[in-house]
Amino acid sequence: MTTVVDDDLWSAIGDPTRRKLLDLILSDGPASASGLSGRLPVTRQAVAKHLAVLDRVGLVHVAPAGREMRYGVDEAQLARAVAQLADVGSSWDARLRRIKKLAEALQAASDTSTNNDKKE
Amino acid sequence: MTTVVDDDLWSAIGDPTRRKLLDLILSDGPASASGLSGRLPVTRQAVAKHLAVLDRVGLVHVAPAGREMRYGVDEAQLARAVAQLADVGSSWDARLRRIKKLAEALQAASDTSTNNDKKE
DNA sequence: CACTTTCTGCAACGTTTGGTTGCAGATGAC
DNA sequence: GTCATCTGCAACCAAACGTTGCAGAAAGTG
Repeated sequence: MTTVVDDDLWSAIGDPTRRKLLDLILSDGPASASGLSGRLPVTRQAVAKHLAVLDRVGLVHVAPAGREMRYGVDEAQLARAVAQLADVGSSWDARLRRIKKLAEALQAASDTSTNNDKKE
Repeated sequence: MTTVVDDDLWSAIGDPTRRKLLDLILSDGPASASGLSGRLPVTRQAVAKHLAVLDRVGLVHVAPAGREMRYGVDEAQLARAVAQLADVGSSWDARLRRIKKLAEALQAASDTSTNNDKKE
């Protein structure tokens, strides 16, 4: 268990601009760097660099279309990223639950063993 | 729905060192910067900076204990972070599922209309 | 064909962030 | 009192995110 997280993949989706980029491509289909930059508060070059990062970790793939470079999401890789999010989330969630349970147990123990100071 | 993600919170847990830090504190309880740096491949100062970041977004809280500064996780805030992970994950997951379903539908349509070229 | 538009890629530069080393101060242990 | 250790601050380096500027290539239009 505790599937080891891929730090490269994680930090790729850790950047807010890259997350928005993935959102845009996911909702409207493959697009070019210029087209995407028009819908984000960053320049075309910044978008191009982010797409290069996403491409390096396999989250998007690029295909030439006329004079454009059209980027689309790699569904399998994004699915892996989603799995990692769920994995870390559930791991922390489990620990939080365990801590809470332990705290309740301690509380109960102190209540039963010494029913003295605390009124009620 | 589509709870807006808190970029500060997200980027706080986006760093691999900070994630390990949270893991360590979660599993072994509150600890000092010096103690934590002994279990990570970074210096005490780097750990201190990361703890400051985590403290700024409320993921940990600090309490003086003797001459130490002891850091513990804020369970409510970590729970919120986990919820955001789950939120983004399920959003992407839903879109991937929709895309896949659409692709299958198109495939089926082309199969029924022209049952010719592809041999099974 | 020539001209303009609009894509792209590359280079230089500035700022923030993650990391280091070095040093001074404060506090617990002996 | 002395020593060990934990803390905080400052300087410095490298990588990442963002910008501007410029040159080249491909599509559209006269």
